[in-house]
Order: sequence, then C-alpha cells, then structure tokens
Amino acid sequence: MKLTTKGRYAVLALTELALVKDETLVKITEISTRQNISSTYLEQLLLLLKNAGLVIGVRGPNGGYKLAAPAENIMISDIVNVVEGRLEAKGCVSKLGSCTGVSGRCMTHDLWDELSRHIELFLGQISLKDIIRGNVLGRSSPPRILEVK
Amino acid sequence: MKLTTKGRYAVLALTELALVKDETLVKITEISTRQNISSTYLEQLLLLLKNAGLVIGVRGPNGGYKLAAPAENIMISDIVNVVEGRLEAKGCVSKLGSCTGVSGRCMTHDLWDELSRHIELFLGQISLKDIIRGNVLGRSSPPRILEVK
DNA sequence: TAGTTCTTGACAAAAACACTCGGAAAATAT
DNA sequence: ATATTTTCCGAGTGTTTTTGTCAAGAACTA
Repeated sequence: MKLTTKGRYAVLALTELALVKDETLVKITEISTRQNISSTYLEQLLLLLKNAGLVIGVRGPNGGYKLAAPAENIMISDIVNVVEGRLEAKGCVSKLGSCTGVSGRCMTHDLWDELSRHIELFLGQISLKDIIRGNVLGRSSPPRILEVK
Repeated sequence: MKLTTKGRYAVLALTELALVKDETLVKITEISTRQNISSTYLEQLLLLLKNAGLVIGVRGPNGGYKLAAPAENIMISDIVNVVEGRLEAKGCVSKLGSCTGVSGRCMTHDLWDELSRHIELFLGQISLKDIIRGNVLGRSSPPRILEVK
C-alpha cells in the first residue's frame, strides 16, 4: 500500500466534506486554504474521486463538492484505492503469474499478499465518520472483542 | 510503510539464509543467481542488514553471510525497518510536531499513526521461520483468539 | 602471495511523485 | 446576453526516490 501525499490529501479533503452539514457544497479553494494544500493538485484528486463515485461535483458559482454517500458508508480504503494505484505489493508475480525466484516457488509471496489484505482490512473498517469522531485510536493494539448482540 | 524492492529483496535474501543449515555461510552471488537479483545491489542491502546486526558477514574464501540470530527470532519488521526508512506515514507532522492543517488539529493524524502501528504489529509477529514454514497465510482475516495459558 | 569475498563510496538511468498550466464546459448572477 | 464563478480535463515539468552500476580498497584464507 503506497502511502503518498495523494492518499493523505484525498482523505483529508473528504474529511472536510464530511465535517459540513449534509448537502453543503465545499469549494476546492476552501479545502485548499484550510488544509494548506495546492488547489490545482487537489483538483486532480477530487476529479478522480468524482469519477469513482465517491463525491459529487457541482459546477458554477456556489458550486463545489459534497460526499456521494453518508460519511459512515465511505471507508478509508475506498478513498486510498482510488487515488493511489492498487497495492501490487507482491512484485514476485511476473506476466505469467509465477514468481521470478529460481529456487522453486517464491516463499515470500504469501507474506506480501497477506500484508496487503491486512492493510486493506484495516482501512476498510474505518469510515469518514470514525475520523471526524476521533474514533480511530486503539484499533490495532488489543485483540478485538467480538460483539455479542 | 514503503514497500519497494529493497524491502522485498531484503526479506528474500534473509529467507535464503534461513533456509540453509545453521552457521552455513551463503555468498551474495548464490542468493543473487537463485533469486535473480542484481548482486551488486544485494551487497548494499546486506551491508545495511549487517550494520543493523541482523546478519554476520565473513570475508575471505568460502566467506559469505549468515543470520546473526535464530530464524524464529528475526522478525520481518526488523528487516523492513532497516532497509526502508521508517514509515513516517503521518506527513502531517512538521518540524514542530504540530499538524500543518490550518483548521485546528489534523483529524487524520491518528489514522496514519494507527496504520503504522498496525503494520508494524503485523510484520512484527512474523518471523523468518514462519516464512520458510509457509506459516503466514490467514493471519489477518479472523479475529485473533486469545491464548489461554 | 594469490584468490576470494566483503566494504565503501561515487555515480547514473529510469521511474515515480508532486505539482503546474492552459484552456474548456457548465451553471449562476447581473 | 454576458460576465463570473466554479468544476472538468489533458498535458507538461522539475525534483526526488528508486534501482541499480562501477571502481577501488580492505580483510581473510589457503
């Protein structure tokens, strides 16, 4: 999972959208100045997120962006997967699907594969709502308790 | 967590060391040809790992590298942390330790912080021994069961 | 001493990253 | 209508990181 500014900016931007009242349109320049991010760079990212269906863009004066779904339904993994290319952490997979290592099969294949799944799982559990609620800390450390309904 | 060839090569190389009998010295060229990795590039990585105390290099004829500790005591996180810079996923932390966002505090700070910890925790649970045993798959999916001693 | 092998540092091509720019399209306000 | 505001879209650009290469030297053994 690449973690570049793209991913961070995208999550940051959508967090800003999640903070305002529903259906309120937020302009790029607002996000840009509030978060101190280049506005032209943000355009690119929001465009990607729009094409992916995560946000809705409205043109014209008083236009801007808003979330395409409730904040609790948008997961961080959704966002990151859009703006960063997908993980592709394996690296040992060539065109043929086999590993490049000469010594039989690639022993580390499973490792990176599992790591990808692990990260994806983690970020797939956290929604924008969780972030604006500060409901993130302590997710990894303790063994999770199963919910008893 | 950057996941470049450096990290993958390093783990791959140390896996090769873990595969041979204890105290057996493995030459860089052996690893290089078996895993199809540039030998001069491997030198760099093994040097880092040596300086970090993970492997021991022996010069002279019949020299080579060996693990500095039993394979079950060397964790993947140890290896990755050496060759890749440390995660630094936050990005919102500037020199002063405060977030760059203008709108009060940085809401995503905790997220990236927690993600780092999460990855570190995961890779810290897997040893070289686990890898050569193929004991990696299925580590992420189920809620962990607490050990009852 | 000769032959291996690691050790170290400088250098370089290629890719990725982090933007920038110029314009076009759509919607609104005047 | 027209000007203004905003998103939309494609291309271009400089810097940094990645992924190596190369050459020379040091240490060790036979």
